[in-house]
This record gives sequence, C-alpha cells and structure tokens, in this order.
Amino acid sequence: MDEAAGLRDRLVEAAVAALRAGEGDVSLRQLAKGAGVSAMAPYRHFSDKAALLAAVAEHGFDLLRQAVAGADAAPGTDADKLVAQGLAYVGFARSEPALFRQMFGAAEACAADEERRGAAYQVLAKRVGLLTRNAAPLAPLSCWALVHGLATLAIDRGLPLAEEQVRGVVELFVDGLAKGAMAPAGDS
Amino acid sequence: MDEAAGLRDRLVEAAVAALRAGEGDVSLRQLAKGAGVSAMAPYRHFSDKAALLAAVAEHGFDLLRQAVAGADAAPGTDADKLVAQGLAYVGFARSEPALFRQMFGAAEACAADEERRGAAYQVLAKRVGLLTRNAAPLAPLSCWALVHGLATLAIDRGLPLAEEQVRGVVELFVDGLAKGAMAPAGDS
DNA sequence: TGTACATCAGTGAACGCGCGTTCACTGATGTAC
DNA sequence: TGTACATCAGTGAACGCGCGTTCACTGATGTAC
Repeated sequence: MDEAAGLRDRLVEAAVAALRAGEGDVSLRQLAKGAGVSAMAPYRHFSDKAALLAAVAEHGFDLLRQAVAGADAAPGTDADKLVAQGLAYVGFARSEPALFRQMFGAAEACAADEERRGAAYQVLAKRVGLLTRNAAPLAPLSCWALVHGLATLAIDRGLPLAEEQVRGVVELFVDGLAKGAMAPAGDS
Repeated sequence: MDEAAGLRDRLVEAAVAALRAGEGDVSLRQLAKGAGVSAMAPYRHFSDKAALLAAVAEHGFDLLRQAVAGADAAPGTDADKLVAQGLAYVGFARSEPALFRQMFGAAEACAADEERRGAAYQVLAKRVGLLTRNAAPLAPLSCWALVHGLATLAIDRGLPLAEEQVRGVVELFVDGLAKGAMAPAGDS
C-alpha cells in the first residue's frame, strides 16, 4: 500500500481493491482497516459513507475515460478507433465489474460523478461524430447504449459472453454507422 | 393485500412492492412484516434470504417476458413488432427500476433465473430472426444489448433519457437491421 | 528564542440499531386404525 | 365414532454480529508575538 499517499486517496484505493476482491458491499470500517487506519479516520476526509462512495465512483469514471481515450488514440480509421473504444469500454467493465456496478448502479448521482461520466462519454461521442459526419444525431447515444448494454450483460448474472461475440457486435454496429445506417434519411 | 393467496406468493409480492417503494435493500424482516406475518414465517417457504430474492428475480423475468411478448403481439410488420418490443423492454425497466436491478444486478444467477431470462430473450431473438431472415447471427444479441443498455442508462444515475430519444434509437437500429446493416457481408 | 495558543490528523471506546438466523414452541388440520 | 399420532404453518423470544456514527481524547505540527 502507498503509505506515503494522503489518506483520502488511500481510502479510495482501498475501496477499489475491496470491490475488486469482494462481493460488492464495502463497509467503512473494512475500508479504514484496509487503509491501515482506525475506523473513525475516514470522517476526517469524508462527511459520511455516501461521500466516500461518490469519490470512488468519480475515480472509476476517470479510469473509464482513460481506458476509452487510450483506445481512441490507437492508429487506424475513425471506425477502427471507435471499435477499439467499444472493446475498451466492455473490457473495463469485465476487469472491474464491482467498480463498474458501483459507478452506474446507484439511483442518483452527485454532480461530480455526472461530470466525470460526461467526460468519458464525450470521448466516444466525438469519434462517433467524426465517423458519421454528424449526420446521425442519435448515433452517439446508440453507440453508448450498445456498449453499455454489452458490458452490463457481460458482468451481470454471469452471462457467458465470448470475446469474439463482443467484438463482432461492436464491429458490425460501427460498420453500420459508417454506412449511414443510423442516419434518419436513408442516403447511403 | 391478497390475504387468501399462499404466503410464498405474498412474500414475493411484498418484495416487489418494497422494491417499488424503497431504496433497493430489502430485509427479510420487513418483507415478512409486509406480508403480515412473523419474521420467521418466510423460512417455511424459502431456505434463506437468497432463495427468496431468486424467486423475486424469477417473477420479474416473467413480467418482463410478458411485457415483451405483449408488445410483440401488436399489429404491424416485423420491424414494428421489434420496435414495440424494445420500447416495452425499456418501459419495463423504467416502471420497475429496482426490480430490474434486482433481476440483473446480482453477480451470479441460479438455474431457474437463467431459464426465465432465456425465455424473455427468445421472444426478442425470434422476431429479430424473422426480420433479418437469419442472415445476421449477431443481430439478436446486438438488439438485446442495445435495449438493455438503454434501459440501464435510463434508470441508473438518473440519466435524463427522453422517451423520444429511446424511440428514435430503437427505430433507427431496427431500420438498420431491416436493411441488412448487421449482416456480415454487405449485401443490401 | 521562548511561550502560548490554534489547527490538524488520527485514536479508541462506546452507542444504538437492524439484520439473518437459531431454537423450542403452539395450535390447527389430516389420517390410520 | 373415537383415539392416537404425524404433519404442517406460523409464533415469539433470543442470539451474535457488523454496521455507521457519536464522543471526548491525544499528540504532532504550525504560527503569532
């Protein structure tokens, strides 16, 4: 553990680690223990448990944005980049399922969480816009829904979704986008 | 409350009602209270809490299948029916968000749950097959992912997803399917 | 340089609570002979 | 028809536990004068 880092970051890190290892419900006490600190120490940095979990979600959205942005930086056409983004999105969910659930699974979000989520979405929306030349206003949302649905189905209830299925779905969808299939008027 | 019904069904019904009204975490004791019975009575019908929640999920998948199948029975073309299914799927999630999360939000499913989920999926897969003439093997999964993603995004973290956006995305996707956009080879 | 005080980060014991589950039980309803 | 017994559905008190949070506290580290 990063002893030198501030307790705030260590707690968020401990929460991510607990989510990675555990069953989904993290307790403040265990987190404090994981950070090597007394049960009350977290209250120095967070007003209550919900505030800490919001910070965890924030951090998760940062990681997601980085993963997607990193995939977008790969060489290739707009379509290639978009496929890579989709795979990165699903890959992130699969590598951190409990964190992913924590990020999206709450009934309401705080403002900071919404902002980070928006930042991750913008990376995808921008590339979709380039690919479709902004001729398909609903394309970014559709793309997000598709990869989010794949990600969610893949990690929930253990649906055995093979890597090649995920890739195939994303590639075919992006091909369809490139061909103008999501444009309102059917001008290929 | 349906006093005459068996306690088992009443407990499942109480759980659905609690999910509808509450914040997501239902306790066995509250459920028993909601069914007008002592805290120990549920153990006559379920081995433990997890078994009851599995029964709740089963019931939820039944409702989802009914909603989707009902939409499929509406008059119109294959494309019309498929659009109606998609809207029904998202509509179900929006009308019963906590139940929907309960159904899909667990890390692993029991066999009975998987079977019911499969039954709901078959309704959708069949119509997709008719629409695409089975030329697009990944189309059913893609369609499921799209509507599931829309549903999940709509109920989680309060993403303000307008009804017309949902409809637009589903319609455009189904149009694309009908045009063969999801077929591996691009023969329109 | 020394003193007095304020701020900060974390401690540790204790609280009240709701939880899932155990246990031994009660009364009502079959059912065999 | 009566008796004896088994089964069933639900009761109610009690258990141990882990939780989020409170409270008063302890040292260490600035900082003003």
